[in-house]
Amino acid sequence: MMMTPELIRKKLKELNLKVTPQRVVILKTLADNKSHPTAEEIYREVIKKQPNIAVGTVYNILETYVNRGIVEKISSIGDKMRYDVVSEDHHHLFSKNSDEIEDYFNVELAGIIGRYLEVNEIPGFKVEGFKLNISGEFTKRGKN
Amino acid sequence: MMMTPELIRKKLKELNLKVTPQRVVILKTLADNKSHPTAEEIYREVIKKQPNIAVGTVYNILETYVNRGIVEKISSIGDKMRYDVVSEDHHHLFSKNSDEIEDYFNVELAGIIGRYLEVNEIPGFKVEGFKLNISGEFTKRGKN
DNA sequence: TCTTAAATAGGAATTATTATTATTTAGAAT
DNA sequence: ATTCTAAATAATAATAATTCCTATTTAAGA
Repeated sequence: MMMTPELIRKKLKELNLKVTPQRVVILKTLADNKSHPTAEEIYREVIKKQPNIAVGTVYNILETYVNRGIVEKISSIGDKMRYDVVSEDHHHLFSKNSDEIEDYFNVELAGIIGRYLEVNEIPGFKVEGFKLNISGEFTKRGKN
Repeated sequence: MMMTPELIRKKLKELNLKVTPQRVVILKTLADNKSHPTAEEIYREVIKKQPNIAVGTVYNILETYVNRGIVEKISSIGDKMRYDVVSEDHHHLFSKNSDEIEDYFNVELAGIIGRYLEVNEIPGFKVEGFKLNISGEFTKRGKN
């Protein structure tokens, strides 16, 4: 689903967050950029459109978005935080050779796992969600 | 499988790594500590047994172990790196309320997912492995 | 148009991790 | 047991990612 500035403004209003140009551009940049970027990568992209934005502002806005459920931090081998817009339930494909990460949508597989975990309860643990991190090699370049 | 210092020394020799007291104690600490600790947590634990160890040494040894396949970094919401001894294939349970992470062994579920991914190839991607990150609440305290 | 709480810019501080260099040491060779 | 040396470590500085602080700006309600 295409995240237009209008939709972003609407969403921010729904959440009682002031609609600032910085907030709009950060969320749009993240929505348009499916590479699960770090804060620094988002900053470098955003600064092209907003030369005065401060890196602290980027971190602050991302943290606000995470707290409000618009954005999530994705779990990866953690030397830097990476971000993703919250969208339909999905998983991730991680390249073993690079930092590339792609979304992986598979409702069927998610259903299989979800049902399995419902039927086979984990002792001492109440399941509330899961993410499948699949690692391997990207064989076709998306850029070709 | 209990990781004794003897087994650790054996493993290091197999990999042509010098057997130093620091290396032994770090691997033992990690093997005895199933909490998927950060480097800082490992350092705080190890320094009780080796008061002169340097934090740089801990990072260095962990990196060596990761490179050699003895230890892996686990993927989590990445503000700090977390480590785990490589053992039988397993997944992780993440607490939504705390930093607690526990191992989750389930050969059956892993088999289901593995077979699904074999049968249903992901276009442009060659699967080599996967980890299931399950989040929720720990309802029974392991410490009780 | 005015007001003000919220947000941002700018930059300092903190923290996690890596790099550098001098010194120590594991272990092979004798 | 001793010697030698490449590998490893200690100590500390440097770097990078992230957070914090404060003065200023601004979104939006009145």
